[in-house]
Formats: sequence, C-alpha cells, structure tokens
Amino acid sequence: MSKKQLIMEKALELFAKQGFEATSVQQITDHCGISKGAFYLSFKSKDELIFSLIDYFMTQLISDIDYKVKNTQNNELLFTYFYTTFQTFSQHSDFAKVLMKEQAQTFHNQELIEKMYMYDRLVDKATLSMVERLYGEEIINTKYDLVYCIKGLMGNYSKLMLFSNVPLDLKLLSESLVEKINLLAEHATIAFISEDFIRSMEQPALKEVTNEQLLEMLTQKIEEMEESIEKESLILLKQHLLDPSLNLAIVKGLIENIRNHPHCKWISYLLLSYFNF
Amino acid sequence: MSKKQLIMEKALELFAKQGFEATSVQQITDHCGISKGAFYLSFKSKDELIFSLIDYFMTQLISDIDYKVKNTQNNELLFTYFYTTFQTFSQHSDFAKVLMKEQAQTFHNQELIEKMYMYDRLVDKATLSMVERLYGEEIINTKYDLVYCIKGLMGNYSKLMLFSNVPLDLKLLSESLVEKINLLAEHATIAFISEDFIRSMEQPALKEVTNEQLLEMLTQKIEEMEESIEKESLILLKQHLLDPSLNLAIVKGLIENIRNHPHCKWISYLLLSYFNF
DNA sequence: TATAATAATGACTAATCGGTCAATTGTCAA
DNA sequence: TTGACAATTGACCGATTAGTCATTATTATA
Repeated sequence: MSKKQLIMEKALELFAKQGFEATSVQQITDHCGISKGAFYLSFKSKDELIFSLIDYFMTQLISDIDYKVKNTQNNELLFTYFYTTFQTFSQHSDFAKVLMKEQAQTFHNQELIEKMYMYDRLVDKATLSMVERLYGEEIINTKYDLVYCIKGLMGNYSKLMLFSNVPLDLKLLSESLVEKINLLAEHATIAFISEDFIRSMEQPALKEVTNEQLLEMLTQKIEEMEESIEKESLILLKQHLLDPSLNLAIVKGLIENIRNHPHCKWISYLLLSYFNF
Repeated sequence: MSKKQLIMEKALELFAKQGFEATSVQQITDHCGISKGAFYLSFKSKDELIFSLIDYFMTQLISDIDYKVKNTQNNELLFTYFYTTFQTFSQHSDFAKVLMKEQAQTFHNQELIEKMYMYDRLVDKATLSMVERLYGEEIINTKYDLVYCIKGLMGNYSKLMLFSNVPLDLKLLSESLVEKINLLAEHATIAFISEDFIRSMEQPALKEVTNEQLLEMLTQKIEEMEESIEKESLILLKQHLLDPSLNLAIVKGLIENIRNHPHCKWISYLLLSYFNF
C-alpha cells in the first residue's frame, strides 16, 4: 500500500469518529506511525487530503450507483438503487459518516463547498433520471418532489444505519422504501417543487465575481504554482483581465488548460462564469 | 436589551453563517461592539453561550409545537404540525440553521451532545404521540417508520427552506406533506422499524420532573422577571406547589398566562406535564 | 565499500484559539 | 469634588494548530 493510501485510510477512520476540523495532522500521523513531515510529502495540505478522500469515494459511489441503475430492469430498479446505496454506505461506513457530518455547510474552504455542492447535484440528477424512467409522464408535476422525498428518506434511514450500532436488514429496508416511493409516485398529487423553483435556486449559486477579485485570486495562484502550462495560462489570463486583447476562443482554451488542475478548479469555474462561457 | 441577550442575538447570526466552532469569541465581541472581557461577564464560557441558545430556542420550539398539537382537531392536526414547525423555523431561521449545521455529531462537548440527543428524542416522542392519535390501531406496525418518514421529509424540506434564498409557500408545502404522510399511513404495509429496535436504541428520555426541581426553577424565573401578570402567575404557582390549595382550573389558567412568554415556555411545558394536563 | 540520491524526521514557527486579570473608566452618594 | 465601588477593557497567557526545513536515516548505484 502506498503511503498516500495509508494516510487516506487512517485519516478517514479519525474523520469518521471526530470530524475533519477536529482531527489534527499530528493525530493522523501518529495513527499512521509516520512523522508529520512525511504527511506533507504525500499531501500539500490537510485540505488536499479531504479533497482526495471526497473525490475518491464520491466518484466511486456515483459511478457505482449509476452503473447499477443503468443496467437494471425497471421492475427491480428502485430496489437496486436503494439497496446498492445502502450497501455502499455500509461498506464504506467511515466515509459515509464523514459525508453526513460534514454537510456542505460546515467546511470553510470555498472550493470544498463547491465540490460537495457539485456532487450533491450529480446525485440529484441521477435520481431524477431514474424517477423519470420509472414513472414517465405520470409524475411530470411531482417528479422533483419525488426526488426530494427519496433524498430525505434515504438520508434519515442512512443516519439510523450509520449511527445506531444495530445491524440492519438492508433488503427489508430497501423494500420498505420501494413501497413508500411507489405509493407517493402513484397517488401524490400536490406538487410543491416546480421546475421554475429548481431553476431559480440554481441561479444564485454563482454570485457575480468582480474583475478585481479575479485578479487578486489569479495573482495569488500564480505565486503558489510551479512552472507549468497551467501557470503560463494563468499569467496570460491575468494579462487579459488587465488589458483585454485576446480572442475569446483563446481565453476559453486557456481556461480549459487549467480546468483539471486540482488547485484551479474554483478559479476556472469563476472565470468561465465571468466570461459567460 | 440586556448584554446577555445582545450577545446571544449577535452570536446566533455568526453561528448561522459560520458554524459554532468556526466562530471565535473575538468575532462575537467585535460584532457586539464590546470587549472580550465583557463577554465573560455574561457567560462563563463559549460553551455556556451555545447551551443557552439551544435551551432558549429548543424549549420554545418543543413547547410551542406540543401545545398546538394538543389543542388542534384531528382533521387539521398534521397540517398544523407541519405548518407550525416550518413557520417557527422560518421565524427563527438563524437558530434553525445552527440546528441543521451542528447536528448531534459535530459538537465536542459531551453534555451538549447529550442535550441535543435529549431534545431530538422529545421531538420524536411528540411526533409519535401525534401519529398514534391520528391513525390509531391501523398503523400499529408501521408507526415508527411513519415517524421516521415525517422526520426525514421535514428535515430535507427544511434544508431547502433555510439554505435556498427563495421565499416558499409554507401552506402549500405543509399540504403536500400532509398528503404524502396520509398516503404512507393508509397504504404502507412493510414495517422496517420495530418497537424492539426502538427499545434497543433507547436511553432515558425526559425524566419525571420533581416538585423540588420545579420550585427551584420557579424561584429563579421569578427573580429574573419584571413585574407583570406572568410574574404574579409564577408566584401563585410556586405557592400552590408549596401548599396545594388552588382549583385545578385556576392552576391551568395560571399556566396559560405564562405559556406565551418567551422565557416561560419550558417551565409551562413542565408544569403542564407535572399536573397531567 | 563509498557515494549520491532519496525518504523520513521532529523541533520549530507563526497564527489563532479560549480564557484571565491588572488596569482603566464610569457611576453615584456623600 | 471626592472617593468607594462597579463595570469594562484589551494586553497577555498557555495550549493547540497547520505547515516548514535543516538534519538524519535509508536505499541504490558504481
């Protein structure tokens, strides 16, 4: 096992017990049996560690569920969705606990909040497409409510599973939720969440960012980074913000250059919205 | 406004935005326009502040809902339960946000965790008694699941209300949840949470309150309060506890007098249960 | 075996935290 | 105006944090 994996594994145990903020780097390295310096050979910061953990598990979680859902017949679909999710949560209960504890609102790192929000929306999207496939046009008015009900029930029962120390019958649990969601899908008539509401919620998510703020962030990022294509792209973007002279296609390309760099995700996101791409 | 109230008010704003742990005492005192020392004249510690906030709002919340539920006809009961809760959350949105952020698992103070757990169980208990009253013997197998569904749906929709900056139609929301819960109560057959399961998780809830405890609380409240009908009522209630001599109807009326005073919600709740009203 | 390259260490720094307390300011009766 | 008392202040304390880096240990190579 690589040192990076060791740290991620041991840190996850502590995060699940105590939470992210409450766990110190020293505790993590003690628990791994390594020195503090060794930690910083694997991760640039404590934030990068939680980033890695969230990315590692969330991509797995989402792709797992997505695959199962895409390869299951409709008559078993809802059950598979619940059962797979609960099983995955049960299997990676430490990560699931971290996920429950550190809801989007508790982190202080803006990039991290954005990341959690992004994954949350991805899960919502997958759930919505499942609901649409299952019930079609019948639930066109209530489909968003149905998604929220699934989310609410799953969240609450997951909490029960994770934090009560009683072993649960996940098949029975999944069956009982299938019954409930089917009931709601077939008989509920009052729609609370409309498409307009969903759209009006998405809007304020990206708050207008100013030229000055972007310049400040770019300057800071450029200082931080080592020589690379990404750094060169940042420098060119900064110059363009100071004195617009580049073709829009070139600007888009420069943003694309930095989009996948782990430390540039947020700034590229802001740049994209600033230039209305 | 007393200094204590000022601090509680201003601190709550910061806690709602940043969370409890992430807000420093210095930030609170800056936001109040007082010195750090002055903070510690009003509160023994930062923990005592969050204790006060949680007690102040939770006692109000629980006794409010409990009273409404006890004094509403069955045909309006579920709607009233939802609507009152959402309205209270909306009215005290800063506290509701703190409540959502600092779920039982995030605090580090053991007493605080226990307190949150205790209030959580009180809410569950109130919800359960409502469910039993509404659906009687029909849902004897599924009543605990029903309570958990109510909790899950309410929690998820509350999150929507608090953290999306879109004004919501709380009446429509409550109606839609009434429809959903009625559907589940009438048609759901698969029980997942059994009485045994609940018992295996159970810990002592609200202990029976003693005459002495009530007297102590009354004495303290009487000292705190300014001259008013409410204070006079408290004094009479104290005398009645020391030497029972009043007609039960009078006692009920005296409790009614204090029920809506923000500082007497909890004591009135305890008195009501002490006298079996 | 000798040497260069790499990995790992832990004492250290600067910042921030909750909490304290000697010193200062404000109040009011004499 | 004075002086006793209460209220208020903010510099300061010890503890803890994330993160650094000169030093040491280990490994690979010649």
